[in-house]
Amino acid sequence: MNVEKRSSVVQTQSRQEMEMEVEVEVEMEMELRRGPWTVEEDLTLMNYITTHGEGRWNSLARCAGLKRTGKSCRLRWLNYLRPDVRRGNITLEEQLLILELHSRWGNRWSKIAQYLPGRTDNEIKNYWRTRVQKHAKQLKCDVNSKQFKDTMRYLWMPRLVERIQAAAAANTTRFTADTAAASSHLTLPPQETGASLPGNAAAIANQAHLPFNSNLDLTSESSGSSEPFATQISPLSDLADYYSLPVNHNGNDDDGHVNSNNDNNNDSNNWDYFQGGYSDSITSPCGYFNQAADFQQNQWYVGGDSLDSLWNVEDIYFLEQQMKNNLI
DNA sequence: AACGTACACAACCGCGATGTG
DNA sequence: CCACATCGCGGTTGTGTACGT
Repeated sequence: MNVEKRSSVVQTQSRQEMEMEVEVEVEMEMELRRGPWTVEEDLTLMNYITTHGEGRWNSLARCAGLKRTGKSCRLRWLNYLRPDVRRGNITLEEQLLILELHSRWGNRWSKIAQYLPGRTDNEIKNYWRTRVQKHAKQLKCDVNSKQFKDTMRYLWMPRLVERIQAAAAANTTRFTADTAAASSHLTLPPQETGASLPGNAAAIANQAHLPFNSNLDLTSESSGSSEPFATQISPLSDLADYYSLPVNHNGNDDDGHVNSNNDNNNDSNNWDYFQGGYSDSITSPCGYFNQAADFQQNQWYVGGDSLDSLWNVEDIYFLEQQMKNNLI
């Protein structure tokens, strides 16, 4: 660490100490409230923001008469009170997107959240920790291990895609009790699932309100626009388009680093399981997927609509194969 | 009914980055 | 350029609730 940096660190530390002291003083003076927000506090915050707008959270908290820190107000607004916050179960489509984006970017929750309209980084983070990490624990492997990531890539995600497509296909004919159980997007307007669309995926994306776009460059860290939906959503896009972005097939992203554009230069093996007939074309490192395809055909609609229903004994077998191949 | 446990989600904390006067 | 205030992110903890024993 050079002198400049060290000096900066020292300055930062002392500044943070001062901030903490100030916060403690303020807390003692104002008897700041902590913990769950009351309805009255929510109303006060909403009314104030409606009138005065958001930002300058510390002064906002004071001016609104809330005995909360600015930080707390900001968090409450962004994660709960904001009118465009979507609540409720994470849909299959959203699960798929989370898995995909997390495989690319790691724990960059706010970045991932940008691609799930209405979902907050906190919600996605909670989803990952409670659902995905739970399965990693059950499979007795590290959530960051190549084995676990391969299981996601070659088993869970293809299953999600299949279930989404199946549900969308069923959606174009009629609603059934089974479909309703397996699909979480049936509350969406039926006109958006019109059979005139060239494929199911566009409908899937529309139903999920996802930024479904063949031109969407998820790989770019410097696209020149901070707006994730700057590009137009094409109604003619299909799932193959959306997922044809170069995805490292060789596990080289397992270091958790954010990809640069250059990272994709060697990706001759794109994720072909999203290319329409993915279940035929996919080849997992150990050739397992093809063997398991028939089994999956019979299994992956069964159960609920969460990740919970997507893994079973074959995942453990898959992990074992992975471990053999990698001589672990 | 009482208790313990697991789970989901809300909220907080620490820290680096950024904005501003 | 500096000091300070504020923002925003990711990690962690707290809390309410459903479920099992």
